[in-house]
This record gives sequence, structure tokens and C-alpha cells, in this order.
Amino acid sequence: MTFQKRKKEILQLLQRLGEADIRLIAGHLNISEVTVRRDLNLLAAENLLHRTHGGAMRVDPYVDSSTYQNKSDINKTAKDKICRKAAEEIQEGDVIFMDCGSTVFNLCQYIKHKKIKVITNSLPVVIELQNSAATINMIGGEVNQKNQAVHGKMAVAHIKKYHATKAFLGIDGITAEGLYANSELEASNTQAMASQSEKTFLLCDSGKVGKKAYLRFAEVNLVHTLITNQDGEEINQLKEKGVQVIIVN
Amino acid sequence: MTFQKRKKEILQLLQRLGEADIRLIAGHLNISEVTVRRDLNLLAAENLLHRTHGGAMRVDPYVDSSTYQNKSDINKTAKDKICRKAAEEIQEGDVIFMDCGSTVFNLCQYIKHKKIKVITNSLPVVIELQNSAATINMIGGEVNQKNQAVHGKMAVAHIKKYHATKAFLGIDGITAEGLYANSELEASNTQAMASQSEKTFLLCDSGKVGKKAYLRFAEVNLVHTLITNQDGEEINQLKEKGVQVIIVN
DNA sequence: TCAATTTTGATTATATTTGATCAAATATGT
DNA sequence: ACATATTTGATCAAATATAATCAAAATTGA
Repeated sequence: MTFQKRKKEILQLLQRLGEADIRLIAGHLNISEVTVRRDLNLLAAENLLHRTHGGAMRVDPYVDSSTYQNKSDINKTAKDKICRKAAEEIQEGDVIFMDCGSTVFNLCQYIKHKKIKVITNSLPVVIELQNSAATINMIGGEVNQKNQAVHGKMAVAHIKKYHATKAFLGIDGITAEGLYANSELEASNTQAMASQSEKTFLLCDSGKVGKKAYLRFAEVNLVHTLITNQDGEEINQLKEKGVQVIIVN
Repeated sequence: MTFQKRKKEILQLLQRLGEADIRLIAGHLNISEVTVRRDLNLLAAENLLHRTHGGAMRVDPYVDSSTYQNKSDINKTAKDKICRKAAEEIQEGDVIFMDCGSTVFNLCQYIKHKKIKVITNSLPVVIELQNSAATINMIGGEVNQKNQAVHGKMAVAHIKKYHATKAFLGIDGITAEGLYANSELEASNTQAMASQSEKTFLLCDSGKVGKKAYLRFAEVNLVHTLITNQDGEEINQLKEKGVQVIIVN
């Protein structure tokens, strides 16, 4: 029973039941509870399920879409801390890019009162900041139903027309070898935003650090500062490559 | 029974009953009253319900700041009828423009199941059609907080890149002398959409027909068909000018 | 095949959640 | 306004879940 196989089974199980506790999953797949816990944490890091105390719940696009993510997720606090720190870097008058990751979305709550300009391809971000002090610039193009964001050539062309002081970006994986994404569309978007801003911040919870994904699309020096919630060997290597790192606790 | 599960149940219960006291909730979910109290406080902090002494009340969804939903009064039925008729004009495979009027917004409910492409500058339209069969193309640019739509040069440039089979537009006033808008931004948007589509429908309740507004920005023949809810002298003049008119009752 | 690496599972210390109890705060009825 | 009843928030102990550590098992690469 490999991880791939278990991943499929767990997601299938959740699809059927809506929710499941560790014991149930362990029994169902004939694996230990420790392994289930490990798997659930990995899947939660990919936003494929909501981790709860003692189990997991299915991600319902219809229910969760309005808020983008369950506010009671178990690892929400790490993201919150990362974003609170990120918000400290934003000054009045800044023009910032925000992309469509779930961590970046959490930044919204900390910048609502700031008089800044926000350029984003994320629909949830736009909705969240609708009645804030910030001026919103929505990047145009076809809306991807799954991640509720706009990607593609039109989007990149739109981004190229603007210049920002700071960019706050998410990502699917980062190692000393480079930045990883799960799709070329997201990668090109990330790259465009980074290239059009003076300073680039990467907001990553520890689940993404040291992890590789489908596509390695850039060197780590595309970003200036990584804000994350856990120190480690990988972090040291990133520092050696010249990436500034802020660890929050 | 995790917090996530209880959260869902409690909100569901409140949705049904409108309000509920601690004892009722505790009994219903088979948990202690202390826990209910804790949960209610957490949910209240997220603004998902109103905490009362001894229980909680549902927070009424979408009493949104601006015009759209709660403008639902007398002329709502007229708008509905107009939109139902307009929806009949839309076939599978169509590419349509929708602008940001409140009448046009009502069209959403009648096209959710249609396999079409929708290009719009209206945020409420995008949100409403988020999980529909339609493909959404959001027009990019700065979001106007007041009417929750995107206007301006970027928007017009975006529109010019697309070609639609039909456009469904609102307006602030129409007489035989021309079309009227309350702002130049909206006018240029309307004009751009009309010029990029094969057929243009104007959706107007009777309050707009025969009414003039700040800016006369185009001749009536910019539109092919007017769908409205009341016949009259003005309508006849429009017909004479070559505008097709559909009256709904 | 064998050594090296990764993955898994048992164990244990740590952290979280829950419900009981009780003093303080708030509502209610006269 | 007062006394009574109810609700609340705080503290604590028990139950439960978790992360961390380490050894065993499985997988991989030479």
C-alpha cells in the first residue's frame, strides 16, 4: 500500500462520507493510525481535505468557495502568523500583487484597513477586500472554476502593464534547487508578478518547504524574502543561496 | 464529534430555526452546554452567527452593502420577467457580454445551467455564476467599490479583444433621442460591449424608458432589441427608429 | 545480493479538547 | 429596587489526539 494508493483511497472515502476519523480510516485501509495522521497532514497541506482534530473533512467547493478556506482548519494558525508578519511589511501607499494561494488569501484580514493598492488574480481575495480601505485591481481573463482565479496569457499581459512595490506569493514547493508549481499557468503567473515588483515575498507554511512539485519553474532568487513557520536544514541552504528568511512562531 | 462537524450542524440548525438556545443545541448535538457556549463564541467571532444571552441567532446572509439583492421590491418581478425573456434568447455555445446593471444581474439565475461563455465586468455576476455551467471571463482593471464593477481604459481594452454573439446591457435612461448614462466610464463600457457583439439586447424596466440622464452617449440604434415591461408612446417612437422591442407581462 | 534510503509503526511525552464545578455577571419577575 | 433565576467565563481534571523519536520493515540502487 503506497502513499499514492492510500491518498486515493482516503480522498475517495471522504468523498463518500464527508468526514472520517483517524480510527475509521486506519481500519478501512488496514494501516496504522500514525500513518493515517501523516497522510492526512500531507493531504491537508495540498488543500485536498480539511484536517480536524481526530480526523478530516471533505473540501466542498460550493461551501468553501466563498471564504476560500475553512477558517477552522487545524493548521490555520501557522498561516495566520505568517500573514501577520507579512502584513507588517506593507506600508501605506504600497502597490502589492497577491496571487491565488490559500496562505496568501489569509493576508486579506490583516490589510483591510491599509490604504494600499492590491492587484490580484484571485477572486476570493477580491471578494474579501471588497469593502476595505484598499483599492482593488482585478486581473482579467477566464476564471478557473477550481481555484477561482484567473490565469493565462491575458492575465500575464495584464500583470505586465503594472508595477508593484511588493509581491506576496504562494507556491507549491520550494527547495534550494528552485521553486515548484503544480501547473504551468500558475507558474507563469507567479513569475510575471515577481518580475513586475520591486520586492517579492514568498508565504509558505512548513509543508511546502523542502517539497518538490511537478514543475520547477524558477531559481530561488526569484524571491527576496521567504516567510515561513519552521526552521530547518532546508532553510539554511536557502539562506546560503541569498534568500532572506523570516521564521515566525 | 469535532468542532468542524459541530460548526456545520449548529449553523445548519440556525439556518432552519432562525434562533436557538444553548439547551436546544446541546440536546440536538448530544454535547455539553459548556461546549455549545464555547462553539457559539467562536462562531460569533467569525461573524457566522449573532450571540444572544442564552443562545444564538442566525446572521442574515447577503444584506450586502449595495444595490443588488435587497433592491428586491416592487420592480423585482418586472426585472425577473424581463430576464426570463432575455434568457430565452440565449443558446448553448453563445458568447455573451453582461454589464453591471442590477437588471442584468437578475439574468444570472436563468442562465446558470446553460453552457455558454459569459464576459462581464460585474463582480456580483462573477460571484453568482461561480459554480454554474457557464465559463466566466472577468474583465480586468480597477474595481469600483460603489458598483462593484470594473470600468476604465483597461476594461475597454480587454473588451476589444473579445467578440461575442450577444450582449445584455443595462442603462440609466433611454428615449428616442438616444441612450443615457450616469457616468462616462459606464458609457464607454456599454459602447465597447455593444460594438464587439453581433446582437445587443437592452434590459430595462419601465422606470428607465423615456428617462434621460446626465450623459447622452449613443443613438438608440446601438442596440438591436429592447426588452422591457411596459408599452407606451415612447416605445412606439423607438420602434420607428428601428429598435426591436419585446414587452413582457 | 547487499548496503543505503525511505517508509512504516510502536512508544512516549506533549498538547488539545471536553465537560464539571463554581463564582461573577446578567436577565427576569414582583 | 430587590430577590431570584439563569447565563456566563474561568479553572481544572480526565480523556483523547498529536508530534517526536526511534527501531523494524520495505523499497531502492548499485
